[in-house]
Amino acid sequence: MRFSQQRETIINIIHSTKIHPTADWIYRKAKKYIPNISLGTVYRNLKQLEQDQLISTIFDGSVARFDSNMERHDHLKCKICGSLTDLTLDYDFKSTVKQKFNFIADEIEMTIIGTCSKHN
Amino acid sequence: MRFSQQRETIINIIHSTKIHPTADWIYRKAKKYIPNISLGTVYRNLKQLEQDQLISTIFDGSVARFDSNMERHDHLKCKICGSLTDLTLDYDFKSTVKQKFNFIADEIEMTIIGTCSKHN
DNA sequence: AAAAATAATAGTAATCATTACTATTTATTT
DNA sequence: AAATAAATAGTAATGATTACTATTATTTTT
Repeated sequence: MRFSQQRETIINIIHSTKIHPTADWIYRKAKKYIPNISLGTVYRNLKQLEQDQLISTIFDGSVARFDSNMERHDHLKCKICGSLTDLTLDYDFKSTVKQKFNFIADEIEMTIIGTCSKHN
Repeated sequence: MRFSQQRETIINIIHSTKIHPTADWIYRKAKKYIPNISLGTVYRNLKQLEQDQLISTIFDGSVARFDSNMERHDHLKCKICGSLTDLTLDYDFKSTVKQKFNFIADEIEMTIIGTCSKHN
């Protein structure tokens, strides 16, 4: 993977926020630095960064959001404001599903949906 | 909600399978009974059934799948064959997130990703 | 049982997120 | 400095889903 100003900018943008931005949000931010950057470039780089395990993709309903936090963690999703917040819960279901279903678990995605502290 | 043969057929199809079908899969099945049924009709009814809490929607990556199992449950997703299997794990994180984050949890979505028993 | 009211449909067009394509540009190697 | 090939911009294409509208079917009223 060769250096490019576009990719560098995209990486910086993702690392600068905790909001788990969409491709379009990243694109609009990136345009402030590189006005003629293309949305395709954003998507292509996001896919590449995910393949190289530098970011991960969260599917929030039908749109993809991108996360620079590569530690194992879960999410709180607020129904009111749509915010997605990181948290880390303690559990281990990998051994359970191996025993009960002979299923070899690689990762566990957990999203807790409800109302965040801002609205109560 | 008034009766319609189309909706009745869609409900029967969803209840007849455990594969968590997509809208398109339901549409192709439904055409065997109602050859000129429209894909829009399938989507409109699926949305309506979800609103009435008769089915639920699972977002599998970027495509929606539909589930007639309305009991609280989790999913095992196989990376090899793409299968999505129901299971029910025992946990309670609602009280934890209320205490730690003042977050009022309504539901928890958990998908365990890995390799199912067919491939090992 | 016929007429009136309106929910639901088929068929098609539009939308939105994402991916594919291609000629050109840019980073790296020779 | 020239050669090589990865990356880009801009645009077209795709696939899932939603919106629109004239017509059809179900339910209610008479």
